[in-house]
This record gives sequence, C-alpha cells and structure tokens, in this order.
Amino acid sequence: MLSERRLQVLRAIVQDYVGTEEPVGSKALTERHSLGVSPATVRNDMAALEDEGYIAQPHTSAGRIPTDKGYRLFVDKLAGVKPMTGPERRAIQNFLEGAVDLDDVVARTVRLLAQLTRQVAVVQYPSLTRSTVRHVELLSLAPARLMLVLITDTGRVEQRVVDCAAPFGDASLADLRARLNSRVANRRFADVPSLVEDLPEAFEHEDRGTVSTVLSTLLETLVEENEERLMIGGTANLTRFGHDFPLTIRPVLEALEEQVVLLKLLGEAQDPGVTVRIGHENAHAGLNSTSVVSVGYGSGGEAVAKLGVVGPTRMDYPGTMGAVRAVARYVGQILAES
Amino acid sequence: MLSERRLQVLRAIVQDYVGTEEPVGSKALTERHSLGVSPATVRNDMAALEDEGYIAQPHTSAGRIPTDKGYRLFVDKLAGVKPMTGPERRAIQNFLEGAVDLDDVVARTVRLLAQLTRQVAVVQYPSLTRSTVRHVELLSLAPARLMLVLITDTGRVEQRVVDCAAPFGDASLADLRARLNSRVANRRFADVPSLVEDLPEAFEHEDRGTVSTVLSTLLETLVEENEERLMIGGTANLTRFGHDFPLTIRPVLEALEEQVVLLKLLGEAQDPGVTVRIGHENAHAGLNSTSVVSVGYGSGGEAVAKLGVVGPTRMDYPGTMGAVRAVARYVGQILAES
DNA sequence: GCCTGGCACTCTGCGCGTGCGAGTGCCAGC
DNA sequence: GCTGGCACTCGCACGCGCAGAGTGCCAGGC
Repeated sequence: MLSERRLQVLRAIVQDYVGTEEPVGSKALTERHSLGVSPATVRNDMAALEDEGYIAQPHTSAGRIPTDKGYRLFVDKLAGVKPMTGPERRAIQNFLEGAVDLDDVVARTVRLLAQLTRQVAVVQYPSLTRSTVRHVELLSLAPARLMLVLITDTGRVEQRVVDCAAPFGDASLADLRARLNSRVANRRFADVPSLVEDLPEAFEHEDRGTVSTVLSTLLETLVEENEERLMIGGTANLTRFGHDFPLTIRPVLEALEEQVVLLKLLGEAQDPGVTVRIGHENAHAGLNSTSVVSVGYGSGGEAVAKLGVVGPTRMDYPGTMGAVRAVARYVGQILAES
Repeated sequence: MLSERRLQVLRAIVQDYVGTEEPVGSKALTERHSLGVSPATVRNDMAALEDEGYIAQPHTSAGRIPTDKGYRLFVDKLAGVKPMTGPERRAIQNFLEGAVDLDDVVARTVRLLAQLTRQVAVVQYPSLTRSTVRHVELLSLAPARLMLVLITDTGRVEQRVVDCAAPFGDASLADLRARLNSRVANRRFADVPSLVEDLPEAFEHEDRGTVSTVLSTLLETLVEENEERLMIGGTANLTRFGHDFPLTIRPVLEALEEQVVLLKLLGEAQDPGVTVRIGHENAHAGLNSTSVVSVGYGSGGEAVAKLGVVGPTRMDYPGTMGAVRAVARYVGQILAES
C-alpha cells in the first residue's frame, strides 16, 4: 500500500505532466507543490512509485511520466470530477437549445464537446433499442409499392420501400395503418414483434402476403437501426497530440473512421456514470495511446446512447469528465423536451 | 509561349516530383525521361520555366518543384484524365451496388473515393434543389400537432413537427394530404411554392391558419435543406501529406470540419466536367496547400450534388481525376436505379 | 526510522564546424 | 541552339563537446 504522501506525489506528477507535457523531475515537483519535503525524499518516493509501475522514465536521467496504471489510480482515487462553472453551464444550455432537429442536436453536441475539451468528440445517435414508436406511416407509391415510415420518440425517422407481391388497395392500406398504429404507438421497439405477430390474420387472404412483407420490413428496420450511427468532430485537436505526429495520429484517425470500432468502444462502457478507459485498456490497438471518456445520455432517466471524447492519455481527466458529464446531462434535457 | 520541349520538361518535373516527393534536378530528369537532350539544355529550359513562374527551387542549389501555376498548366494542357481499368470499374460497381439506402450509398462512396485516391474524400448528399417531391405525408401527433414528412425522388426523407393554432380534424387532414400530393407529387422543388399558393382558399375558414402553417413549414423545409449535408472520409490519408505535419495538417482538418467552407468549395466548381482547384486557387486559407478535385453527379443527366477529394497539391492529377469521374458516374447510375 | 544535503554519474539536446554531394549558372566550342 | 566542362553555392549529415537537468546513493541529523 502506498503512503499518503506517495499518492500526493503521484497526483502532483500527473497534474504537472498534463500541464507541461514534459517529464517532471523531483526538484520541479517540490517547487510547484507544497509537499513539505525535500527533492531527495521525493526521489525516494518516485523510485517506489516506479517500482510499483505507476510512473516511468523515458530515459535514464530524465523526469518521470505517469504510466497507464498511474493514470488509472489518479482517476480512481486521486481526482474528482471538476464541475462546470455556472457561466459554462449556461453557455452549454444556450448552445444546445438552438437546435432545430435531431441531426442538429447531435451536430451541436459534437461541436460543443470538442470545443469544451479541446479533444475529439464522439456522439452516438440516440439508439432505437430503448426508444418507443411514435408513429408508423404507410404510403402508396404505386399500386404494388409502398413506403413505410417509422417515427420514433427521439424524433428519428426511418423509411423503407416495400415491394408487394400483389396490388394493395387504399382501403386495406388505411386499415393496416390504423391497426398497426393502435398496436405499436408508444410501445418499445423490443415489444413490437410480439404485438404485431397475429396481424396478418385480421386481413383478407389476398392481402396477407403484403401485410406480412410490411411487417417483416418494419421489424428489419427496428433491428437494422441498432447498427447505430455516430458523429465525430474536433479531429483538428489531434494535432495537439504529441511531437511524433505521423506515428501517433494516423492509427487514431483510422480508428475514428471505423465506426464499428467506436461503437464497440462506447458500448463496452457499462458504468452508469462517466467511464474512463486509459491507453492499453482500449482493445483497439490504434487507440492504445489514447484515453476515452464516455457516458450514457438519454431523454428520460434511462440512457439511450453514449457520447464521449477521445484524447491523449495525458489529458485533464477531471475537466474532461466534468465537461462530458455536463454535456450529456443537457443533451438529455433537450431530447426530453422535444 | 513555351516551346514543346519545355512543356515536356515541365510535365516530367511534375511527374517525378509527384512520384518522389523530392525536388527534381536536371540530371535525374534526363536519366528518367528520354528527352533527347543533355542536362545542360534542360537546365536552360528549367531556368526559363522558373522565370515564367511554373517551377521554383526551395533553396539555391536544390532541384525544382512545380508551383501552383505549374500544376495548373500541367492539368490544363499536359495531362489527360487517366481512365480506370476494367477490373477497377467492376470493383467500383460491385461495391456501390451493395448499398441499402441513401445514407449507405453516400457512406460507401466516401470510403471508395478515399481508398481509390488515397486522399480525403468529400461527398455531398444529393441536393434537394433539383429533386422532385415523391410524396408529402401528414400525420396527426396530437389534436393540434402535426408531423409533416417529405419524401424526395432521391430517397431522402425530411420531417418537421408543426404546431397548429387550432385543432385540425382528421377529415381536414386527409383532405389536405390529398390536395397537397395531387399538386406537388413529382414536381420540382422550385415549382412547389407557386403550386400551393392558393391552397388555403379551398379550406374552411377555421382551418386556413393551420393549412398556411403547414405550407410555410413545407416551403421552409425545401429551402433549409439546401443547406446541404456532406460526408467526409479518409482523413487518415492526411498523414501522408508532408514532413512538417502540425502546420500543414491542422488547417486542413479545421477546414474539413467547417462544412460551410467545403460546401462553398464544391459549389464554386461550375464546370460540367471534373474541376481542379490548385493551392491558392482555393479561397479558404487553410486549403492553400491542397488541391481539390471535384465533379457533379446525379441520378439523371443532371447533376444534383458534388463529390470530390482533397489532397496535397503534389498529387497524381490524372489518376485522381479518373477516379473521381468514374465514381461519380457509377453513383449516378445507382441513384437512378433506386 | 525517516528525512535531508551533497556528490558523482548519466543522458539528452544544442550549437558548431566540417566535408560531401547534388545541383546550378555560365561560358566557350561545335 | 545544343553540349560538355567548370567553378560555385548550399543544404545536410556527421562528429564533437558542453551545459543542464535529473537521478541514485550515501552519510549524517532529527
């Protein structure tokens, strides 16, 4: 177990390194933090911290930098979440309130997060899984061609064209539309399959094929859209990454383009609060020198999607966590209002 | 006027520089291209080309590199468009044909362009301006709350919530839906305003307010959506940019995040064929060391949107132009089919 | 037993001078 | 108008030495 002072030394190292981006030495530490002991003592503590794997030196006779393990301890035990100031909170709220539709909410959220944290922001579109159906609409495009439009409670709209085996009359269409909506409106996606199961039986024999086709298209849409989309912003902040650019930045950009990777990344974070994954804790190799700070957000109490930022492991964790948490909270409010 | 051989020398310089990324000297030129003259002669030609501003030397006693003006001449007079090979064309077609909806078409197009050109790809969503209305749908969400859904011939769907001053009956709703569609279905966006102008007059006095509100929301949607969206990909290719990273790459990433800038950029290219904007020809300062190769694409003969790539001025123009042109062609085909 | 001051040691980064090689410009000759 | 030759100019890589920062360790003090 590390003594109290050694933890303070670790905290000081993390803070200084995050600020200066340079390895921090014992002398500088005692000067900038009132630890109440001499550099020599700090050196002993640093040696101990290094033995335990919390810090490392890039080369002999250089200062120390925190390891992933060091950051982990810092985040878990040594740092709190830095709350946003009042003006910051108001600015967030104002900025998000100007949004006109769901796309705009997401776009603004990305910009906002990127600006606040000066890092790369990732925002997942509200997931359909936990959403409810607001309305299902059926339109006749041609005698044997329908369009199915699904509107969700988060304001998302999905449409599919359905080709029918046989022409489908306007009366049948109206009937199907009415029955469908009376069953699924305001119900959760997960419940829809069982709710519409026996619907074809209510129709004339010749229409059943079309009804079944429409239903299966609807179910497909519900499932497919769980392959969520996301929006990314602030990639220009990657240039503040480090000094050895091409090698550091390239794999990150590549990972960011792989939406699958990012979705998995966000999906892994199950913690109800802010989740931090540091360096090698990220499964994807391209993100081994980055940390991901993420949190769920939702229109009600429940999280419907995730948002977060990707930045260098050397980041301001308390500030970033505070910003991420605050933005998630306000996005949730905005979604609930609309 | 430059002699034929001097043009050949310029062409050779551009080709070599694009290949090697290093300033090219007179000796190397004569070795790698059969110009039929000695290095000394080439040196004279190079001096002339430098006087005219087509090439420059980074420092005295280094080789020459093309200037923006040099690339311009190369693109206009010296290089053709390199057509895609048969297998490449088939691969493009296969890849695009797997798309399931409009979003997917655009997403695949971006990936494809980025891979083919190994540069940053930008694809604008099909514009609504020249599109036609496939269908307008009205749904009742609450007694005094409607949802307006607009479906276009390119498969795009836009929805808006309309708050009405007074409750709007189902009969009126059906009436409005029918009248609206009979007037605007399959008509161009630009024609819609005049087509619906007198529509409120057909309704009872108490409904006119709501009808007007719906109509103005529809018109707003048509206009607003001309603020087009676009999709970007292949940013990881920026790392192949040059040797002095942070300075080069940052403004480009920033410009890429400003959708307004990109849209303006694409919009400026009015040429019916492939347009190339080189270095300082781009108004935006961040893109002064990049070239933009763009072209319009569309479902019919007419262009409905643009796509293109952003890369270093030192790029393979013939190959890039060929790839951009080919992709645009096939995307047009796919859109026309769906 | 823990902290402290001192000391010797190790590395990195930087500035400087040097030599090499690539490339140029110019000129006289064909 | 082309060519070969020649002197010249730079940029760059290399080696060197030095200063500075930081460490580890040890002996002494509280």
